[in-house]
Amino acid sequence: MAKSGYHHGDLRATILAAAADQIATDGVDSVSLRELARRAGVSHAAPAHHFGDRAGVLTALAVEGYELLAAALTAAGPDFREVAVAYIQFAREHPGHFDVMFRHTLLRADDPRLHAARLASAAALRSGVTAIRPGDLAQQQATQLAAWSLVHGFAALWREGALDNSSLAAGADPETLARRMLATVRFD
Amino acid sequence: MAKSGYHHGDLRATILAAAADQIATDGVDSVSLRELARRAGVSHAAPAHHFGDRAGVLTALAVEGYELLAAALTAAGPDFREVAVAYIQFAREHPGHFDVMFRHTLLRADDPRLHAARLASAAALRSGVTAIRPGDLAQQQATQLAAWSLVHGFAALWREGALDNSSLAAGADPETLARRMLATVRFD
DNA sequence: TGTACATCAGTGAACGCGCGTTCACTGATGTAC
DNA sequence: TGTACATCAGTGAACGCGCGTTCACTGATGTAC
Repeated sequence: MAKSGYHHGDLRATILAAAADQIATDGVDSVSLRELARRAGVSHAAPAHHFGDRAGVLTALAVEGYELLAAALTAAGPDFREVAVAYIQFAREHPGHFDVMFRHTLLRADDPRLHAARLASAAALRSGVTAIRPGDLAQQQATQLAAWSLVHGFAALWREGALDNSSLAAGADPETLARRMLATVRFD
Repeated sequence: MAKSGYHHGDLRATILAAAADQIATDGVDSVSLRELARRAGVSHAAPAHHFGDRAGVLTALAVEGYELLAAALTAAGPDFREVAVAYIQFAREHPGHFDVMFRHTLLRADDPRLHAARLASAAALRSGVTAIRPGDLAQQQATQLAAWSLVHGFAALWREGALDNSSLAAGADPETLARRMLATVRFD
């Protein structure tokens, strides 16, 4: 943590924050190791020390994202609607993380921490859905998939700006819009 | 169409096809004008003649995509479930187009043809939803948003590979999975 | 308390690469007469 | 039917840029004795 002139002290966290910030603003395509170094006020070769390459940074960010998501979903449960809103809120509060979490070609697919964090967030989402449909496994899984599609689709469309000039979103904030949308759907 | 030695004859269409193919396989980040020229067997400066720059190619591809989507949704209507399946089938049959259609930072936002094609596909989707919920406007719009989120979320998750190693998708093809998922949802 | 040394984080110069862009050009096509 | 000319599509050499990667280095920190 200490900030001496030479050693940064917390470069890893600083770079991840810079990456999240930049992705949220300019998109993931604008991210390069050199640009992140510039933002962190550090020599251009420094980031490679911590992350290896661009995929390393993005994978670390995705891991952080899945962990944050799992925590948010768990905290919101067990009511399905609240879990659904939490998913959408997550995308809103951590757009940089969200944008990268599902871009599998940009990530190190074999990273074990990524895999673990993904499972944890999937489990948290699942527990929110189990509440609305006890029953046989196939039905539960289909329902889970529908629920995930619903919240992910909304978050993705919002984040991609597809709702911006649409009459569907006329002037409402995302959470209100999400609740209104969720209210039209039933799973039984 | 004629293929003389010097003039390609149909370079515009060839480049769009190459772009769609490459995006489907290697992701949109791998696309450059030079790479597309290479694939089309043409000098590296040729694509700029037709498209100006990378955003021009991707925008043209997105326009084509929205037009194809609108046609597919219209052909499938008016039953909502069939429209929903058509949306998902579109993503499956035209993954390169689909990947680019919602990446607004990569496109020329002010392109009038893009805007028009987007509206046309939104209208086609809407007509599939109107069937399931006559009623006041606010309710209809919320339902439309839910329906769009549902199909888009499924298509995006599938396309992003999020379902690949998930127990939710165990061994089923996308259409079967989509129908099973859609069957768990009601809008009334 | 002091000294020696290993380890680690970050530096900065150098390199090669693929990219987009420019520009004078050349080859093919279509049209006017 | 033939010729002249304008227009358009594609060429290829050249350039400058930002990038990732390498590598010998330097400064700071922590530990052993």
